[in-house]
Amino acid sequence: MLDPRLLRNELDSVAARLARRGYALDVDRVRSLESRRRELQTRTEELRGERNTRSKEIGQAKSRGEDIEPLLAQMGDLGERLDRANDELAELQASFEQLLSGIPNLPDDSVPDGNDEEDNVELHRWGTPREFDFTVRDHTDLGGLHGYLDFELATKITGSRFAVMRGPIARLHRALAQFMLDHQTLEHGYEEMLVPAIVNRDSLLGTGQLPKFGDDLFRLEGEQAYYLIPTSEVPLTNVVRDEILDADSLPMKMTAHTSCFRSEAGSHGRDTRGMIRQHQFEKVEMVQITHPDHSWQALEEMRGHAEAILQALALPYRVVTLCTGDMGFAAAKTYDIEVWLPSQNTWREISSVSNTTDFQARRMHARYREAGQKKPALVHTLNGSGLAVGRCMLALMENHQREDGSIAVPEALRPWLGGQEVINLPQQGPASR
RNA sequence: GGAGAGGUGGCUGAGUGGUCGAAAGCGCCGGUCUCGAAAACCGGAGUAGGUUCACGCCUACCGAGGGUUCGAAUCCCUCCCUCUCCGCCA
Repeated sequence: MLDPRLLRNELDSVAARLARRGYALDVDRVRSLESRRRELQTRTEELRGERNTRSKEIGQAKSRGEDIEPLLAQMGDLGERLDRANDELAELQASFEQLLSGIPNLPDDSVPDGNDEEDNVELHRWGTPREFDFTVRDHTDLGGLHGYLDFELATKITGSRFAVMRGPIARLHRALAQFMLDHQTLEHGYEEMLVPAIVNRDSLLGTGQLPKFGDDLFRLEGEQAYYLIPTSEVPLTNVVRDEILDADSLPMKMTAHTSCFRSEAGSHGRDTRGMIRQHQFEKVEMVQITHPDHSWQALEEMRGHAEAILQALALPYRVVTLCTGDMGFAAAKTYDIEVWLPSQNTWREISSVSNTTDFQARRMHARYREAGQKKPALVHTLNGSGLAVGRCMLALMENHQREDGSIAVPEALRPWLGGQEVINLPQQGPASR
């Protein structure tokens, strides 16, 4: 949510900045809603004040044993007028609230202009894509050929866009998740968290998935408005919802490994092969709650924390700065980290790191107080994948595959695999069923 | 799932439908005393919105949302959450 004061005092400049990301703000509507609200609110509060004063007088008269009938008669239709003004104001506020909650964050000045991913700007590359002297197999062939990565089985059990992993592949996946968690906690100072994978509506409103993007979510049936998390950014960031933190406790750095669930509405036919795009996938997420003065520095650090994983796994990648048109709703600036996929001969997103400045914090009422200061102020919130486990695993399989179909384990990962240097996928696997 | 008890300021905890934004204690901040500290004493202190050049004034908030009333922390309804006992369960 944007600062309503900004909308009031710098409406045209806000509209111009939103236009950079392709959002057309209805300036006239904002202006008229705002002026009507101000007028109505003043009137309503005056009426309420009058009612309170008179009611108090009635109480005092009564305690003196006087007749209150004349005072009651004087109230006249005050109550009705107040009710009417109140209803009107509530309606107006609801409209304003709805408008406000649908406005995306302002892009930072450093974000390049653009419409879509074509216009993203490459920041740097790390590593060199490997030259293969044999025919490269993609991860479905490597793992799936013998049933260690089984999409048909998942389709039977559930439906499309799910995967079953078996044996060495399941273990590799687990090892990667643990490696990432240990790396982010031990090397980069994040606190490990284990959080609910089901959240309520308020949490999703706080991080900005609702009210606009409900179609991307799985909602549970039942009386409660419960949803499966699309990312653990939601539970992690909402840790500080409705809190006033001590300035000393900042930055808060949290990480969690969870499953993530996305309906992928609107992406029918995209990435149907393999496990690039699934309804359920695992992710290690990093979230930072920072002092507003430090969030931009934290964004750069957090990008480094994501990159460190790929470097340790010897996976070539590039970092791009998302252009205004490609950024998420809550982000002021986002870096995507894209790993090299030999089978597709291209870069694919494996991490996304964003500074949402005070956008989520305002929605969540997440604040901090400087020691000795009276006024609490909004914190800044950042989130980033550190990393998407499934995509990381398939990148590892493809980049480190060997001619015989086995997979070389990068040295940094070996401790999580009992020292194993190579993953062999036995020919007599589950495929023989 | 059944039965019961509760949700009040940073915490504990009072609160006959009528100056209750709310007693008291603890904690916190400032001051007096002290070389300094502790103790003691005095004082201050919630969050948000509106309005004012400003002192200030006004409004809302006692789990959430409705209702009754001239007036609701207090009465009624719905929901959420916590605790105790029973049942079930990893």
